[in-house]
Amino acid sequence: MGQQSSLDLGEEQGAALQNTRSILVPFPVDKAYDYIVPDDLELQAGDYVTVPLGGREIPAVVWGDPAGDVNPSKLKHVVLRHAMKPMPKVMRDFIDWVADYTMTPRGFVLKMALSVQGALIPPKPAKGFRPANDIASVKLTEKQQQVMDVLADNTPRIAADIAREANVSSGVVRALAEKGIVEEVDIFNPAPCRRPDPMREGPELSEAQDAVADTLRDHVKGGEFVAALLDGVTGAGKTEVYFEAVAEALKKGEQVLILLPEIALSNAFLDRFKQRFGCAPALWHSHLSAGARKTTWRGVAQGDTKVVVGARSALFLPYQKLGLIIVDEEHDPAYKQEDGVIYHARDMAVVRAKMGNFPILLVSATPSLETIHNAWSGRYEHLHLPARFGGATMPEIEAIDMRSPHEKTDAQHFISPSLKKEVIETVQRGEQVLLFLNRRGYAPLTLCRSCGHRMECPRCTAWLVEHKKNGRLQCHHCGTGMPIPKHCPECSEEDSFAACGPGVERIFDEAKAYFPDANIMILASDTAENNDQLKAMLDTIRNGEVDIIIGTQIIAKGHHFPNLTLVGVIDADLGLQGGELRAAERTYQLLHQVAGRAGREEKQGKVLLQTFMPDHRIMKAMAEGLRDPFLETEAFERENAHMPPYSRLVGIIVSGRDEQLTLEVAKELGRTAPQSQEVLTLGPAPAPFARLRGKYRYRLLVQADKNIHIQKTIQSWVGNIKCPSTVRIYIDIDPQSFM
DNA sequence: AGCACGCCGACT
DNA sequence: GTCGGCGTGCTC
Repeated sequence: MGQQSSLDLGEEQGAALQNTRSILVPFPVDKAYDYIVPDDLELQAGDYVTVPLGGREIPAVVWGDPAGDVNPSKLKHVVLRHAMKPMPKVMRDFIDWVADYTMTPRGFVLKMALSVQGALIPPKPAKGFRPANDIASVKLTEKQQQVMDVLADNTPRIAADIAREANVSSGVVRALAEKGIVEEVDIFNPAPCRRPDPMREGPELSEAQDAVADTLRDHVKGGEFVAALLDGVTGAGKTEVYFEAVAEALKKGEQVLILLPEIALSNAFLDRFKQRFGCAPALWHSHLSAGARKTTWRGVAQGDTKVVVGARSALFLPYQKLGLIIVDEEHDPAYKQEDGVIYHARDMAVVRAKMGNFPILLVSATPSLETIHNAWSGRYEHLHLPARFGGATMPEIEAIDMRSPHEKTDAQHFISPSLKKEVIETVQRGEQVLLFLNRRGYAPLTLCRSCGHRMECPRCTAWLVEHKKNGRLQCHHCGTGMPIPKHCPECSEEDSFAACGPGVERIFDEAKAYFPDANIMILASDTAENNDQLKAMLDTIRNGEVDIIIGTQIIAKGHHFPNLTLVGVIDADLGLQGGELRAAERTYQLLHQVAGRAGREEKQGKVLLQTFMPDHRIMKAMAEGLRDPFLETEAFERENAHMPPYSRLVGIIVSGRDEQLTLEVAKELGRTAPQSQEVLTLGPAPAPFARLRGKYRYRLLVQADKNIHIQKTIQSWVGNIKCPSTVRIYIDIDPQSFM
């Protein structure tokens, strides 16, 4: 303390003359803080630094000129500048923009860009070995000779790798080092994807593909902002086409970001990339190891890493020279981040491209209504890719009318006679079947036969889902689980529980009974323990060891099984319940994607949709293969209801452990809510899951004209609400789901 | 995010 | 009388 005060005195006296800069710290503060720049330090905006904050030293970024609004005696010194290229201005502007748009503190958005622990500290080298310069002519043992053979290419590598390649233990390498026959060198993990080769021969493109590829090449050459929708069915070769745009950007020495929904980051995609560019892309997703994260982050920040293929968070990597973004499967709901900074990666990617003044390409077979609307209105260029001649044939799609007496299932069974017959025929032909049901577990609802009591989660307003696999009831919202009780908690009746409705486990039991000779496998997100196990299971399917796959949407994305010719959708109506704004759109997208699993290449596929609404426009659109009329109807309804993309929505969620307090804040928000010609506020109402993880939740929905500055309106409203800190108000600009 | 500050229950 | 629970608020 004494030391500190003498220091402070010095600072105070010289404060006016001190060189200060404003620096943004990766914490939930909106304001950049002023720091003193030591005399021996030269700082420019964007520099990565370490600064003291609240008794710790943390990474931060120089944001700009000092605000000078704080007592100079409080100012602390920048500790050091990291030896890295500064974060480019466009990236800093982007962070500011996202913070403003999503109404999140700036520092919180910066935190996404600095998401890697210790990324600013240069990696310490690994200990590697290579042959020593002057090798004394000593007689080597057989094992030692094997090691020297491996090292003959003079490429240093770590002991473990040498040992593996030479098929000896690492002790042999150590022994050689002691004798001075091999010498130790530092090995730095190189940044991934440093030299992808754009000049490699790609696969041959069809005339139609080449025409679209040419347009894209021109956009990249032009080097200006343009947003385009690449629209074409699965198998039309969209990936090959956009790889040409990637190649063009690489020729210009620019970095490229390919965004994918996490689940679609498949080996098949990586293989295609390697084939085209001769190396793997840098990957970015939530399961990366700490080491890989760090090397990739640094590679991207320094501009060494050229192509990143990643999930939504890859958008916030601090690219040094980004020149192209591709958003594949742009319609996928996984692009919406729902916690922390709430943002839509597809929309923010368009903003990023605009700010960086380079092209962006949105890719989908089933574009979101937002995107197709922009294409229709001419804001986005609309590029069509027809199905490839001789390539993909669309499967035959039929609805099975579950209301029909002919399709009556056995009691508590879910596979209709028609579907059953088709499954048998397909398996007999030696082909594979996918039975699709987007519901994990055995049964979504368990109730007491005696008193009707429903088994609900103690912390959420949600049913507990029975999982036979482990004999438990589980909440799919908070993860709470319990063994299936012996007695009803309400009426104490013994063994009185009835399972209601199907989950994949139940369809598995049913299929085993119906098709006793078939090999059947369940595939859901909780089936595989880890990624390797999942890969092994997918291989089993590909090898033809499985006849019938029973799967959730994990199977719908990115995987292709050439021998799969029949897809049976157990409940095509599932996604239509619940009255979500995008229910129809989402259901259509999912069904389309699942249908695409059936029959590609030479085999004709068939898709059967079990539905109680065979006349619903979705079933018709699917059966007739008419996407655009469906989208037009959907758009028409949205426009009439003054809903996005014809208006803007903002979700306000009030959440707290104390029900009364939470409700009071929600009511106060309702009382003071903006209501005008341009802004309509609905609510508060209990949120769809009124209790989630033990917290009570109320929701308000703001519906606004597109041309008003909604953030300003929200700020002057929500910002003036007295809110105890136990109650939190979440603002979700452009909510996608109303959960 | 951490860490300190602050106001109410079970110990030396 | 003090130790310590974690609610609350700040960090240049």
